Formats: sequence, structure tokens, C-alpha cells
Amino acid sequence: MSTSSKAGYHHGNLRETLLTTAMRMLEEGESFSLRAVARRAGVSPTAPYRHFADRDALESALAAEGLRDLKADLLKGGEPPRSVSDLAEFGNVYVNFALRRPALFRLMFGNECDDTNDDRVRAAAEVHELLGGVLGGIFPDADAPSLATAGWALVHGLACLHLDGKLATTSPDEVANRVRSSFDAIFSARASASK
Amino acid sequence: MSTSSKAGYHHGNLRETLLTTAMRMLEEGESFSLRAVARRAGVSPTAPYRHFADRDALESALAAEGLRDLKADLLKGGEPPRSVSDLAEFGNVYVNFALRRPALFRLMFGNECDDTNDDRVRAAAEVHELLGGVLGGIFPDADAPSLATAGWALVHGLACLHLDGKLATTSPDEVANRVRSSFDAIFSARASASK
DNA sequence: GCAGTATGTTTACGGTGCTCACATGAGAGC
DNA sequence: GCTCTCATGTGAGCACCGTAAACATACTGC
Repeated sequence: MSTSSKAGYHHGNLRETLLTTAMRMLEEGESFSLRAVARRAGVSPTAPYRHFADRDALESALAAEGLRDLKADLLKGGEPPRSVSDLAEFGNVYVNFALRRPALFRLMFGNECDDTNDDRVRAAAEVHELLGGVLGGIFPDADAPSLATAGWALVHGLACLHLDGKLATTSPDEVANRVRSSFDAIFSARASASK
Repeated sequence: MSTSSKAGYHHGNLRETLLTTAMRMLEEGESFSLRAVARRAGVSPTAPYRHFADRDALESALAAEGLRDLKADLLKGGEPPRSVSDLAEFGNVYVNFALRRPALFRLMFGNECDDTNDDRVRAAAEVHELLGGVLGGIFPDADAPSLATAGWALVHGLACLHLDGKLATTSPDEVANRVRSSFDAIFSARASASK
């Protein structure tokens, strides 16, 4: 019973509890603060400092978890995409993640992320690789790393612009259609000069 | 002399001064606070509230200014791009803006921007239209609005990913090259199934 | 059992956004 | 030119925040 949360003076597994508490607050759209997380976890305001160097450290841990969740979402589709339209659905998974968990998405991206020695950078790299692999499968003749970056940027940009309200959006269906048509448009674009 | 800043009890044009002061603080990478801006402007901590409803209002005003600056940067090149490689340079202007003025860029994007009745949304729309016009000129056969969105997303994603350190980056040249090769890769990608 | 250490608490400091009551003085109407 | 008004700036004060330091507790290995 050493790992259970018996709620004595020593919590037992505060670190884990803080992470799940903070994550739940993010999901609920609550504004985030170290003290608020501690309060909600039923612990003194400075207790988190025994487990996280500072607020950024907690956020980084959450961001890493979010990146792993995002990767899991992307893999959930089963078969990797094989066509551009498959690819658009893949992109929609990414965009939907951002819209479904906006506060978390903003933690994952939207700040410096210069974390030396963190598993956060690894999680981010894995997302990059995953996208690269998918695109490489569909476009075998392309410059794979560049296309991976371009693909990531495209879908990430769509997610950000939607998230920030830069693209008028009324319904989820509309978002999905916009993502699809954007993929279609850019992957079928032919320069006029090359005619 | 009614509009000069004579520094009596009444500042004269505090609103303008606050904006320029705040903008300079952003450029210098200083962390931003209403009180700090007021301090630096030599005015009491609550004076800004006479000109901005709250912190968000100040930020929104700065964001609008930033969006206009970005548009101006994009237009500065003179002739609109005519080829994909021209387009990549165009994208580099966008990315460079983000990297040169990161704090401002994060204000412009990176938050809700649900500003009803602001000139901020207009400024954002103008950037969108500008990109749409440019892309439409190069790809006359494409679905113009979708391609505009896709192009914006691509370049915006590149900017965000670089800004957030998601793409290992050592020198500005390296960034520029990555942007170029990303543009090349995605605009020349041919699906294997279409062979 | 006992020492040492990991973990949680308390108190405190300076900073923040924001509200409200008050001070000032520029400009409108006479 | 005088006064009244009201936009504009000030000040004190609230609740919150992140963080540090000193202290309390209880698990752990010996």
C-alpha cells in the first residue's frame, strides 16, 4: 500500500496527482496556476516545488504528455494514409486535437521549449518522425525530410490559425472541410509558369 | 503644442506613449506587464486603465499594429512573387518576422483573438487576402480560397515551429534554406498513386 | 531504534491585474 | 475672463501569483 494515496502528511504520489489534476484543469479550460493545482490537489501551495523546479517544469511535463497523446491519436487510425485524401483525414486528427484540447495544445507549442535533457523534445521529435514517415509513404520521390517539415507546418498552421480564430469557423464540419480542401489545393497546385 | 507630451499632470497623449513603450519592451524581449509599461512611461500603475479596458485590450492593440507591420514587410519586396522559389522568399519574410519579433508574433497569434469590433480582425484578414492574392497569381487554376488558407497555414506553421524550437536551428541561413526546401518539397510533391 | 532524507507546511516577499475613491486641470459655455 | 464639467491621472487596497527559506513530519536503510 506504499504507493496508494492515503492522504496523511505525506501524500504518497503527489507528483502523479499534480499532473493529472493539472491536466484535468486544462481540459476544463480553467486558468492554470501552480497554487490552484495545489489547492485542488488538497495540498499546501508550495508542495509542488518538491516535485517540479518551477511552473515551467510542470508545464513541460504536461506538454510532453500532450505530445505523446497527440502521437497516439495520430496512430489510432490504424492503417497509415495512402492518398492525399487519407492525408487530409490525418491532418484533421491533428487539428481536432488542437481544437479539443486548446489549453494543452498551447502548452505543447506556443512557448520556447528549449528544454535541455527533457523527454519533451523526444516526444516532439517522434511526432515529426511520424509525420515524415507518413508523407514519405505517399510521396516516395520527394525530399523526405523537407516534405516532413512542410507537412507538419501545414497541419500545424491550420491548427493554430483555427485555434486562434484567424479563420472564421462556425462548425466542426466546416473546419474539417476546410482542412480537406486546403490539402487538396496545395497538393494539386500547378504553377502557371510550368504549363 | 496641444499634442506634445509636456509631462504635466495630464500626459497629453498617454495612449500613444503606452503603445510605443510597450512595443519597445516587446522588441527588447522584456517580460510584459501593464504596471511595467506604466512605470516605464513614467506614469502611475493604474493610468493605463484610462485608455485600455484591461491588459488584453492593450495586447490587442499591439497585435493589430504587428499585423499591419507584417503586411508591410510582405509588401516591401516590390514585385509580387511569380514562381515557387519567389514564393519561398515571400514565406521567408513571414518567418523572419516571427523570429525577429518573437514576443510580438506571439501576441498577434497564440491567443484567442475573439475581438469583436476590433481593427485587429481586419488587419488579420488583410494578411490573409494578401497571401491569397499572391498564391492566386501563381496558381491560377487552383481553388483560390483554399489555397490561400493552405499557403498561410504552411508559412505560419513554419514560423511557429521555428519559433518554438521544434525544428533544430542554428543559423538564420539554415532557417531560410529549410523554408525554401519545404516549399519546394510540398509544391512539387506527386502522389505515388497518381503515377 | 535511530539517523538521514524525502516530502509536505508555514511564513514571507515582491510582483501582478484590477477596482474604487480622490486629485487635477483642460476646455466648453456663459 | 470665470466657472463648471468631465476626461484624465493618482493612490490605496484587494486577491492572486511564483518563489524562497525555515520548519515539521514520517518513511528508509542501517
